[in-house]
Amino acid sequence: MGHNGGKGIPLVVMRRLPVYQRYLDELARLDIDRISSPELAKRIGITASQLRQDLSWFGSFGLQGYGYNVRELLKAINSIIGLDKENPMILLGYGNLGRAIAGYEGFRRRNFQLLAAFDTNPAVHGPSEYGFNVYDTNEIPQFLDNNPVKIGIITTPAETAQKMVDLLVAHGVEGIWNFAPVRITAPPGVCVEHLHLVNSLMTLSLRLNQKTPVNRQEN
Amino acid sequence: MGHNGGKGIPLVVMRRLPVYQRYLDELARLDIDRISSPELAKRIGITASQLRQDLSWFGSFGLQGYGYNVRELLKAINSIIGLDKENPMILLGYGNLGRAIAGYEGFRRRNFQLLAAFDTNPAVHGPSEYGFNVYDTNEIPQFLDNNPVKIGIITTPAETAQKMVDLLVAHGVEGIWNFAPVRITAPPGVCVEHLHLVNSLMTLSLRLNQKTPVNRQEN
DNA sequence: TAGATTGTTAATCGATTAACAATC
DNA sequence: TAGATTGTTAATCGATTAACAATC
Repeated sequence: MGHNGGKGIPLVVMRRLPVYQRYLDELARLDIDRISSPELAKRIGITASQLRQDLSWFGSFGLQGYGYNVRELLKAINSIIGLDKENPMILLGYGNLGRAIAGYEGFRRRNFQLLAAFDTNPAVHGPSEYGFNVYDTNEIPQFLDNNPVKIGIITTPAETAQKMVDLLVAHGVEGIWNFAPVRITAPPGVCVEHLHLVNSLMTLSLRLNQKTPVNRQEN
Repeated sequence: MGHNGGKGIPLVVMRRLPVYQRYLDELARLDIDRISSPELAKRIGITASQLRQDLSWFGSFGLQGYGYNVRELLKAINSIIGLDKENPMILLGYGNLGRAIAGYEGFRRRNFQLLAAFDTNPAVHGPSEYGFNVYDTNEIPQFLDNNPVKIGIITTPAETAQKMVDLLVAHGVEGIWNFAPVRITAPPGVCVEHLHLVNSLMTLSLRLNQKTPVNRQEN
């Protein structure tokens, strides 16, 4: 069974993989061919042990006495994360946050593709500046039935978030990226990733207040 | 010394406090007076032990045989986080993400106050729709010297992020909330809280890809 | 008082680090 | 081959959970 008793890959490990992806992507763009675990770990700010331990959850990607081929390891990690295939998404709520996400370069480059956005406000309906259309919320079911959406992004007000989740799940979406600062529930089999801006800001404030300073290297 | 050997409050604990704040705030607004640790923990999705253990890092807030007074505990946590005093902030980079942050209700309500935004683009200069002014980037030093800014929010492109951080730090800002997907460095004594959207989205994708589903209760 | 629930100490569990045999 | 560095096993460290005496 390996590692732990079949309990699956720890969430802490899964949260570090994207960090590795970003650094390797950077190295690849700098045309660096080769890197050892101590070198890469040092750049990231973790130990080499941790890096190798983390990778070992997914397989063997290095060569003794050599290290890792940057492009090969990046390719492997991309495949683990799922960046090697298209990840079609829709955006629920097309306010400022929705627009910020829509315009963010780093998603497109990693194969996350925004197919459409939905909003109740007719003023924002129609073609967006980012190449997709903004529809009325009541068109969500039909859209989902006709398009292979993997991820739904909730940038609606808190009040509507749960309703949106239910709708997405009812039409087969298994990944929810939730920005609404509210507890949402989803049936087993559906992944919900919360990103609450206010939690992050409060943590910063708390750290400031406790004077526990220095930029802790989390990612 | 208590707890651990003076190494300070663990970051995992500090990241849970904002979650407690949000739930208590909700209870307070529902006019619920009293709650026990098992009840509150259940709502949040953690164990009562963890909740009590976490709180004990900061003091004693309950009453044996009774539980916690919601308003008192909220007040205590607010004070620990620093929400009991004004937290003036400025925004560096006034694009979509900057606007999303500026318009977010949950900050203002928690005593985070946006004093101004700065951007290199003259088209966005002038009064914003949210009651603060948007200035040119070259006015940052003067502004910082004349205003008690605690937190600088980096929503600039990755290329300019480090320059902005250096500027903020040079003028006494000790809290940095960084949205630019780039490693930034700051001297000891400065807190940097990273929030990289793309990390979060990649984690969701990885979880989907590994079919490690169910909405893990992180907050 | 009896029942309930805290704050804290002790036990368990999991994650990180260290060490090293395997091997390129 | 000798030197380097992996993948993995074992040791340490820290965080979570359980248990319970203190006490409202």
